[in-house]
Order: sequence, then structure tokens, then C-alpha cells
Amino acid sequence: MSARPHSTIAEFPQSRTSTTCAACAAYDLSLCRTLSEAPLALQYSEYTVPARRILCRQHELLDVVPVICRGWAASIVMLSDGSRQILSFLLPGDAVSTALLFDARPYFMVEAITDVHYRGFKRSDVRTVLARQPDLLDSFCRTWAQATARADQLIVDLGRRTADERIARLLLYLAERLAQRGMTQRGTMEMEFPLRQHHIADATGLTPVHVSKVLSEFRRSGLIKISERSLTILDPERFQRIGHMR
Amino acid sequence: MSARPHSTIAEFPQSRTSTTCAACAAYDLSLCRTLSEAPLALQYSEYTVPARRILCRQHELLDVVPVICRGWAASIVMLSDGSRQILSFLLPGDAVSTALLFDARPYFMVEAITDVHYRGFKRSDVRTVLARQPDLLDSFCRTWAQATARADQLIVDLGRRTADERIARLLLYLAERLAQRGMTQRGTMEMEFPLRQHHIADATGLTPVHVSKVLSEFRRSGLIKISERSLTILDPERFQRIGHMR
DNA sequence: CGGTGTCTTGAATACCATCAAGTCTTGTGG
DNA sequence: CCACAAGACTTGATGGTATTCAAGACACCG
Repeated sequence: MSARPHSTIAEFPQSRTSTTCAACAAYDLSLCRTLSEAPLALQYSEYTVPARRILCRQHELLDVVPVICRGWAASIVMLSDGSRQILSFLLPGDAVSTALLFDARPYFMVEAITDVHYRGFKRSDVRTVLARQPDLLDSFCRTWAQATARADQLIVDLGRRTADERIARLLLYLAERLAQRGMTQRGTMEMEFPLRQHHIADATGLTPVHVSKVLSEFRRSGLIKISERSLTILDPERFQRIGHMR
Repeated sequence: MSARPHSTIAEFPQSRTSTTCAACAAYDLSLCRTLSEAPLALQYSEYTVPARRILCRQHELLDVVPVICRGWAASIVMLSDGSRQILSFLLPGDAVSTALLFDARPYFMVEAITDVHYRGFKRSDVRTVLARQPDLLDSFCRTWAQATARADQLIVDLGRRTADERIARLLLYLAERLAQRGMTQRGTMEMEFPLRQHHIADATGLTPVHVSKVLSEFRRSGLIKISERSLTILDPERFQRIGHMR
């Protein structure tokens, strides 16, 4: 696999302008609002990085907890032979990793998929706030528990499911998360979909070549429409059956 | 795959005798001690179940948080076609799942591998104690963060590594955890090892047949000795290279 | 306009699953 | 104590799914 020379770390925090949070697709779901608004009003830095840029590197110290405001990112483990495994896709409102609060040295990197806008909260600030606000801590833990459940589900998918099943389940899972954020066309199963096939491959433990073949087959059988950075699930019922074959 | 008619749920809590915790291999590591001893002295029930018995079922309500005292168990997701994926092995001192504190309905089952002795703490008790003791909460979260890291590591293994690598890494990981608990022969890499090959298969996303072939190959090349419920890593250095090939 | 990234398709190959038969051990009831 | 059944493991033959290799089409960008 090829080196990616364009990947350089984000370096320059923007001035902390009051960004239009109304644009954040997950404003209501997210911890971000609670942390940044009164009465807590934690300080944070804001960053904007272009697609394909690295937000933070594997094994490098990180003293902020990043929260995505706009765009898609992914947390990725890179192996020494260049192969990659995506642990999770990060959508607006997602904190990069809940576990990051307790370990300053992530074992994965975070890479922007689209242009990404994000905030970095100081770890120590977040921890003191959580320690003082039991209800906040509780909702934080619930979010963490959800992430744990998703990770375990992914383990099952990678361990025991075929390529068709893995890909169908990934797409359905993303569709569900986008719907929660109001990021699908109202009523339909149509959504903006910035993932490249190599992202799908890295998330499902497959090769890009095989992903291409499976998606083509899905397209031919009228299950999905996928093109021009957009995805439509045409036959949700049949598509879900493929994801739940076992 | 076959139905396992012998698996019935553990039903009868024993009388709450003061068990000899000195025998617990992970007494110092575990939350269990802190929870059960003064000054907290939480109430708990104690259970002993034979090998292959189910401690708790997938999707069934559970109002206690089990902590393993003796023996090996595994948390397992079962799919409708009978195939199984082991999420984690549970050793003495392990709580069944940290996430279980926030979701009473586990998406996995827990099965005893050897005879298992465990305690069940009431979820609500544990939560109130955690809420009141910041240092306890902190160490709880650190344990959770470790479990999260292990799950992510497993995702990488299943997504991007070959059978040889997966199996070698599993054995090394277990050896490391056993060593932490003083459950290896002092100085050597020899340990009691109750796993059947089908457990290894279910944990690595492989078939028992293939596990057998890989283990035989490891044995032939003098990497490990594995027989009679015991495992010795004969050539740790070479074995680790196999686990870290990429 | 070349360069890079993305996607597609086909052919050859590798890895692991499946199927099957046989050995050995373990546990159980007669 | 023996007979029998079930579980655990091994080994070889065969097959399928996904990888690797390769070539070409297409879009986008500086």
C-alpha cells in the first residue's frame, strides 16, 4: 500500500470565534453543547482541517479531547505493513474516543474523511466537570457503553460474517446514525455519503477490490443506489435481511 | 453446529459464607476486594457453577454485576445459525462487563469454561458506591478503558491478521494476563490452560479444524507445548514475532 | 496536460472452510 | 470392570470466498 504524503497534522487552532452551532447536526445529542455553553462554558480550541488530513497520530500524546462539529472522520489503526483497520466513523457530535479521557496516548490515529471542523476540550477540564456533575457523568458513561456495544458488534461482524453481510450492516448502521442526526433526506433512505470504497474496505476488513464487486452486485440487484457521494437504500427490507442472515 | 443441552442457567445462590478470598488469583487487582470488604462491605451473592454452564443469557435481564472469583469463563455472542464469537475471556478478578453497569440487558451470554465461582453485586449498590467514591470510580473507568483497548485490538486482529497471527496473539495475551495474576509457573512460560480448541476458534473467528492445524504447526516448529490442559510457550521471542508480523 | 486518486473487471492464487473418516479420551450406566 | 456414547482432536481431500495482480476507464486538480 502507498504512503500518503499529504497527511500532515493539523497545527493551527483558529481564533475561538463563536461558531454557529446551529449548523451542528448533532447539537442536541452531543456533550459538546453541555460542555461549551453556560453554565459550564468550558474553554476549547476550534480547528478546521481539509479532507484526508490527520487530526491526531497513533501513540502521540494528546492533551485535548476532540469533538467533531462538522464533517466525517475515522479512527484508524495502522499496521506496520501499511494495512489499516477503521475502528469507528466519527460523525458530528461524536467525541473522538471516550477512553481518551483516561489514556492520553491513543493507540489509533484520527483522519478526516471530508473537511472537518472540530473542537478540542482540555482533558483535565472535562474530567473535573464530569467529577462534579453526576448527571453529566452518567450520560457520558451511557455514550461510552454504546461505543462498547458497537465495538463488540464489530468484533462479531469481522469474526463471523461474510463480506456481503459486513458491508450491508455497515451501510445500515451508518444510515441509522445519520438519520438520528437528521442527515438523511426526510422520509427517504437517501443521504450524503462521502466514504470512498477503500474506507468501507478498511472498516470491514476487506480489500477495496472486493468491496467494489460486492457493491456492484448490490446495485445490480436493486438494493442500493450509490454514486456521486450519495447513498440510497432502495429496498431497506431486503437489505436488512442480508445484514441479518445469521 | 450442535445444540448444547447441558447448558442451563445457574439457579441457586449458595449461602453467603465468607469465602477464602486469599485463593483469588487477582485479589489485589480486582474491584471485588474493595467492594466486598470494609469499609464498603457491599452485600453480594455467591455462586458456584460447573464447567459449560451458562452464567447469564443473551438479552435477559440481569440485576447483578458478576465478578469471577475462581475459574475461567467467556462472554459470547451467539448468532442464529449457531456460530459463536467470543468477545472476551473472563479470569479471576474480572467483572463480567463494565458496560453492564449501564445496561441491564447484555447482548452476549456468559459461559463457564472451567468450574467457576463468582459473586454477584447488585447493580444499584455498585452504582451508588461509585458515585460517592471518586477514586473508586476512577479505577473503574481505567479498567473499562483497558477493556475498550482490548476490544479494539481484537477488531484489528479479526479484520487484518492471518490465522497464525490471531492465534499467537491470543495465546500471548492470555499468558500475559495469567502472569499478572501469578497463574503461571514462576519464571517460566508454563501455565494451566483449560481452553478447548473450539474456544480458541470462537475467539479468533476461525474453525476448530483450522485451529488444530495451526497449533500442530506451532508445535512441530517448537514454538509451544500444548497438551493435557496446559500450555508452555517454549520460544517466546519467536512466538512474539509471529504475533507482530505486521 | 500529466499526475493522482477512484473505480471496475477479469484471471490466477491463497487462505481458510467444509466434509469426512478415524483415533483417543472421558464420562456414564449396566 | 466393561461397553458404549459423546466430546476432543487430527489429518487429508475438496471447495469457496476473498486476495492479489494487472490493466484500463474515468474524474479531478494543479
